[in-house]
Formats: sequence, structure tokens, C-alpha cells
Amino acid sequence: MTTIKIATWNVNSIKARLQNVLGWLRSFSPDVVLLQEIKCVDEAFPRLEIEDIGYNVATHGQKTYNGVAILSKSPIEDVAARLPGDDTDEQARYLEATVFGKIRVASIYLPNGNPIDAPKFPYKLAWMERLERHMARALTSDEMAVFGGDYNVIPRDSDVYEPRAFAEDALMQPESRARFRTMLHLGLTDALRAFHPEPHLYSYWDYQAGAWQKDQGLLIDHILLSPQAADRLTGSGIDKTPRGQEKASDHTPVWCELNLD
DNA sequence: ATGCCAGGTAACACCTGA
Repeated sequence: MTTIKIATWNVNSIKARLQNVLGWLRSFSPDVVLLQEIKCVDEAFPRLEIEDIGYNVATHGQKTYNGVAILSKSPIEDVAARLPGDDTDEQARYLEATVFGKIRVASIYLPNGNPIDAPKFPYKLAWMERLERHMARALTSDEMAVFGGDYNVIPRDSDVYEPRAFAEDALMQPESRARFRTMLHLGLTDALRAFHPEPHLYSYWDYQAGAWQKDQGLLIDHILLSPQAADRLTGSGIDKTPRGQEKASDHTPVWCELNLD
């Protein structure tokens, strides 16, 4: 059986995280990685270091903020940056490409949306509507599609250590959750949940207040699969190892495994 | 009610994040 692992990881600056990322690529050996918050322009991405250990690289970067990338052991083809639907949107939050000749993958850095009484929240909701429309179009194709990233949505109360503390947070507003559910209702499968329905699985722990040590986290990084990809899903999980290391990102990788036979 | 921590930029302080 030929399987590949596809992971998503918000690295919170690729330059600050390069040694962590290189070490994890060597040890976990994912076939495809969707990165978010690279926080650098394309020219500053440490492309050679990552190519040296066997990955092809595609980036859609931005100075200081945001920025997404795709790494793959296969060639990366038909790269497309930016989410359609708003030509005035300058934030680098979306990159998609074809890997292994037949899988359309997207690296998604969905807007945080806080605070909810500022323009950032309607920007988040509008961005989610654009993503829904784009997903719906992609699903008219019969190719495998994998939409992975930092969705900045806590889908359920049991996906956060203390839901009351986040009652006013954009990550779990009813409107944010409804739009996430709408994506699932298009026919997408949550790769983690297909194998792990249990509550209190987290992909993010704040740097502050000992959140990691107390396991006070959030589940906000998700991988959504088209039916053709879901049919080939053989496993999924969260690799908490990188979060416990020195100079860690506040997020840890979420991954899924697909059978390509 | 606020800051806690971390990264980037720029400049010795402030913005953003979730």
C-alpha cells in the first residue's frame, strides 16, 4: 500500500522556526506540508535549506504578517495564490497547488477576527464566505482536494479548555462556527474527526500563563477533505512533539494519511 | 480589567496574534 502523509502547521515565523521545522521534517517525514504564518516575503523564505532535505517549495509570502507555503516531496504543479472573490485583499493567506500529480492541496490561514466589535470580524466572515464559494467550485471537480490550515475556528465547546473564557472571542462566535459547519455541509470530511471523535484534542496552546504545561489549548487547525480524498483516508492525528520543544511555535502539526493505490 | 509570551519591525516602543 502506498500512503502519503499530509500535514498542516502554523509555524509562527519560518525564520524563527527553521531548525524546529527541519528537525520535524526529518523525523516525521511528511510527504506534503501546508505552512501558515511564515511571516516573510518569498525571497526571504529559507528555500534552499528545505530543498536540501528533499522537499519542493511553493510560497506566497508577505512582510511581517501572514504568509503561507506548500512543501512536497513530489513536484508542485499549477500553483495558485490568493483566494478569489476580492481583488483588494492584500493579505497572503491562501495558496493551492497540485501534488503527487493528482491531489489539489490548499494552505489556509483564515483571519483571526478579533476583536469582534472591529472591522476584523466582518473581514473574517467575508473571507470564510469566499472560502466556502471556492470550496464549492473545487468540489465540482472529481479530483482529490485537501484544504488544510489554521482556520481560526473552535468548532465545538469541547475543542477548548474553557469555553466560557472565549465567549466573546471571534474563534468561537456562532457566526464563525456556522460558516465552518457550512463548509462541512458542502460534503467535506474533517480528517482528524474521522478517526478521533474524542473531546479536548488541541492544536494550539498559548505561550502565556503556562497553557502548554496545563494542557489548556484550542483546536483551530483543521484538514477538510473532498469525498475523493476522504475515500482514501487511512489515518489522522495531532503530533504534539514539536510543541514541547525549545523555541516552539504555539501551534503543532495536524496530519492525515491517504492511500494512493 | 489587564497582562502574561513571542515574533517582527524598527529603534530602545508598538503592533499582532488567539
